[in-house]
Amino acid sequence: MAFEKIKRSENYSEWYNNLVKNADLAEHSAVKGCMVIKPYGYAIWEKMQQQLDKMFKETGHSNAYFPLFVPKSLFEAEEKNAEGFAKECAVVTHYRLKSDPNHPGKLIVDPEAKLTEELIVRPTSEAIIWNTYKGWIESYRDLPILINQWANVVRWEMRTRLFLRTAEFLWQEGHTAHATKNEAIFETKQMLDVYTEFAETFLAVPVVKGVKTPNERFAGADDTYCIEGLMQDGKALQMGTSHFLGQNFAKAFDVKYTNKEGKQEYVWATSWGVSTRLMGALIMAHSDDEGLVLPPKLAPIQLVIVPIFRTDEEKELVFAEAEKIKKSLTQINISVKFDNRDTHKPGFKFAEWELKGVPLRIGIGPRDVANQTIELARRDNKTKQVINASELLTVIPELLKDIQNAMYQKALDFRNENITEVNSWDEFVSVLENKGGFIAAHWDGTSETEEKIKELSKATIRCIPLDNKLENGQCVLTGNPSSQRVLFAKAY
RNA sequence: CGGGGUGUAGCGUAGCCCGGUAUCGCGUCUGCUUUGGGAGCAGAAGGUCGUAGGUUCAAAUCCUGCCACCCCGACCA
Repeated sequence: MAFEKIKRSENYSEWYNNLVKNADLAEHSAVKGCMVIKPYGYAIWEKMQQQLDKMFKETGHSNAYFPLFVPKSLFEAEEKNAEGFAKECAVVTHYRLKSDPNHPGKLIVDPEAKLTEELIVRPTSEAIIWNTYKGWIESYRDLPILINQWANVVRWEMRTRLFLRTAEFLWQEGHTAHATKNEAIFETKQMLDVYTEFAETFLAVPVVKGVKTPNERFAGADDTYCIEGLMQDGKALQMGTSHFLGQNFAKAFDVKYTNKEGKQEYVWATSWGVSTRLMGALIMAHSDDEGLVLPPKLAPIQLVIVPIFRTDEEKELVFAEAEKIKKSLTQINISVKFDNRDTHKPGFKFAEWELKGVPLRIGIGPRDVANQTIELARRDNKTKQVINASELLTVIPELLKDIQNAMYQKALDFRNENITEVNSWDEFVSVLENKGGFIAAHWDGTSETEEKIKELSKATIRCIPLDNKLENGQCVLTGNPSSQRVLFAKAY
């Protein structure tokens, strides 16, 4: 394993790229901007999926699946949405290839096989889904519709980065239809809470819940709620969004229902999504110069056992003990890997599992077997302790909880230390350049000022926090009156 | 897409300016010795030099197009 160590402090983005590759999470593919998610990386994504899926179902949602392609006429139906995505759409124009008469063995697009209507590869599925919902909704009795789909989408980004922004990515998108505005708003906020709980409890990444400014709103939404996380380099990452779509899609696709009074009304909508970008959040929020650091709740392997031995007799002894440990821990639902490879030495294995972020490691050798002890090493803070073998089943689950909590606490402390209140433009620029992180500043509420600030500083308004306290002040740029602070940051 | 850089064995690289088919390290394979923090010695295998053209007796090296990646911008629902 040739792991070229790059420090976060030296080159954060190179560190990130190397980590993703060396920890076996993903690699670039032969397709521009698209990645191959490798088994270890996909295993983490599967853990995320399983948990989110459970939470969606607990809040009454069902999974379904809609087509990858959207006919152009449907795609353009909701004008703002279409406009917002138009610049980054992959378009299917033909349905057949044929042999190239001029270059044997090569293929060309068959000009005879032009589609009468182009198909858009979905960048998001509102259009195809609302076109479908039209056929499903007639009466208030048909509502609400609470559907989620796990899918891939394509957004032709100019500049891509593994997990953070790829041309094709995996995500889930919830699309719900409601009889009333209040119910839809409740749904929007409920799903934001689900995302928040997931981010904080499972990813161990604290997030700010907030609402986007009109500039940053999802194209076609009346309101976009989001959770914003802070990465170790001081840049913010949008980790999930939940949109209140109002009646925009219902009107665009003419989706009406008959209410109890017999009157026709447009349906209210929401949509919400998180993507494989969360993998990027997970990596950037916790990992260190030794590699990945995974929170126990999402680690595909929670504990690895590395045997240490010299002779065949020792090997036999140690392996027997290791198998015993594995079995007893597996029985209490801990995911254990016994690294019984005889092709690598312990030191190599220690380093490799650290690189892969396994939260806990047991090192066991003849000495431990003789003393009935076990050496336990934590990945998050690199501490080691020796415990009595009999304590195993009580100590390990506690330690896993500790690690999960410690990781969250560490990220939370970092995040809190990096929310800085500023009251002048000079301060704003200085904090942004020297410290980074979130900047809590007054803003006069206009798009013009928001854009001007972005232009001058590269910082955007990440969100208006939902729990914001009202406070009179003056806009950090224009000096105009403001009633609350908003969070600015440079973002991924 | 604009500016800058890079592309040579699985990975990291030397060679490029000044043309003559390639250096070193890691890894891989074989054997022996090793094993409580990335093992040692000996031997071996592995290359259309990103790709397509061009110049030349001869191209990793010079020229052009294309592709990919990195850094800085633009873009980012």
